Amino acid sequence: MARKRAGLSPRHQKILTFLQAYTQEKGYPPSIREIGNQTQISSTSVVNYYLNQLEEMGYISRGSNVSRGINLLRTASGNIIQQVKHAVEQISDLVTIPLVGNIVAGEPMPIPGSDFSYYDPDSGIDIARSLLPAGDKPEDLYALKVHGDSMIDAMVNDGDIVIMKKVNTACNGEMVAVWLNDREETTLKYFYLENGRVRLQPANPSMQPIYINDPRVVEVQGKVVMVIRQISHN
Amino acid sequence: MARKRAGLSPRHQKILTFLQAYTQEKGYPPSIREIGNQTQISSTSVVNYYLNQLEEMGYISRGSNVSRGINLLRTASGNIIQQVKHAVEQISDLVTIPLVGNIVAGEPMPIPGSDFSYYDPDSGIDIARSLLPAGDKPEDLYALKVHGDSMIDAMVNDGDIVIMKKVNTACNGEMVAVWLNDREETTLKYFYLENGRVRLQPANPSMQPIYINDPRVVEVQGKVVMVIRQISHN
DNA sequence: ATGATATCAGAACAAATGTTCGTTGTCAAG
DNA sequence: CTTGACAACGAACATTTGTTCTGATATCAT
Repeated sequence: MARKRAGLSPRHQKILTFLQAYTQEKGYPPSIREIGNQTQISSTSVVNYYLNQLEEMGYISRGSNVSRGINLLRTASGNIIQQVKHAVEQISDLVTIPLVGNIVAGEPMPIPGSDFSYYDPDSGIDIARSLLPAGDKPEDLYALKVHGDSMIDAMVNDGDIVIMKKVNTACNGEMVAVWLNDREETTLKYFYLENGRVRLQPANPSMQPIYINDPRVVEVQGKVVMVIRQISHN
Repeated sequence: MARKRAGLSPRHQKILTFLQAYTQEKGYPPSIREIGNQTQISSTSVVNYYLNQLEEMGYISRGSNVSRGINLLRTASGNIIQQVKHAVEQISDLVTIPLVGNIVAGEPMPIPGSDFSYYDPDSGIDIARSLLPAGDKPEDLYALKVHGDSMIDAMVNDGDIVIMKKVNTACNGEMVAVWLNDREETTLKYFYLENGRVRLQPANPSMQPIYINDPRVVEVQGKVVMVIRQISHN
């Protein structure tokens, strides 16, 4: 019972490969006889035979009584959609940012290591590069989900997603995530270093800033690049 | 000497547009007769006539005596980038949402008409479909930029971008943009209809809700689907 | 008005092309 | 051994489809 394997026979693969190459080069699909010539199949009916199988297997779709009516859906090497999508992420402006954890006021926030290329693909945030700051490398970005209402003075709500950039130091005017040693909490504030002391300014202009005289107490965890709020509607 | 213009006649454009749409959908090019049917050209010779012209102009290439042997090289709009971008939006999960204007507390907000398919491509927001609510059609979405600090009680800051959905009525718990007749201002609030009166709840839990006894005074302009805050860093 | 060029229609034709049918060979299962 | 499914071949057939030809209409410069 070696027959009728689930996989593709050499002829199936040959046909798919030729189909891809021909369509790529010419811009339109080959005819049955052209397929036969290139795959050493002498009879058009045999080519038709295999094409019907490939259609049943979902590799192609065909138009009835249509010349060259073959639409290549997947390639022999797997799913072409996956390939294209990956290429799209490389070429176009789609970036996947790993969602590495939660940010809670009362706990230190997670910071991914230098090699967090391996992450759960399910917990990624897809963002168009056009929305990101021009200079930022996507590799330095990660996402956190905000838990709790403690960051409302930073105009950040429970459930919001903040896109962070890994940095060690902050520049004036940047929004940073800082760990305040004395209060033992994580907070999001605009950072200003003025006359040797640090001013942490809430995003909400009606709130008062925090002044910290010793800059060493301020541990900059990362820079906030973007805040995304998805409003769920049931 | 108005003849023989360099540009494309309406029929040229029609053919190219159909060529693109058909190939996109079916995966293989149309036949001459299919082109004729869709472009109101009754004679195959006329279609052939125009196809030859398009080939000379470099828009397509053709195979001799080849059924459906048309290879679309460029589209009517100029270059192939448009094609690729459209394909990317189809294949991947990238959606372009038009940025139609600003939302200011003191002024009525702009709402695009039912046919705002034509918009400035430069002012579009690219968003991964995975970030949008599953059921929403991208055609019903538009984006507004927030001007001023007047929506801080909705946790929305100056410069934020809100993604709106065109709706006429709101359901309880949804965040909506409403025009308050008595105050003459636009605001973003969570909407609740309770016992015949409307409760508009700020997103900031420390703020008090607004109660409106006559629901007719509340004009729902749209539903807020997402809020995006890009923090600029210099 | 007139001629040249462009555009269009319809038909006929030939080539390309998909479909179907009968037949044969192979091989595992009964 | 027989049977049946699978794979393959070749031929005939029907349809699709590109090509060509004749003629008509339209537009515009002269």
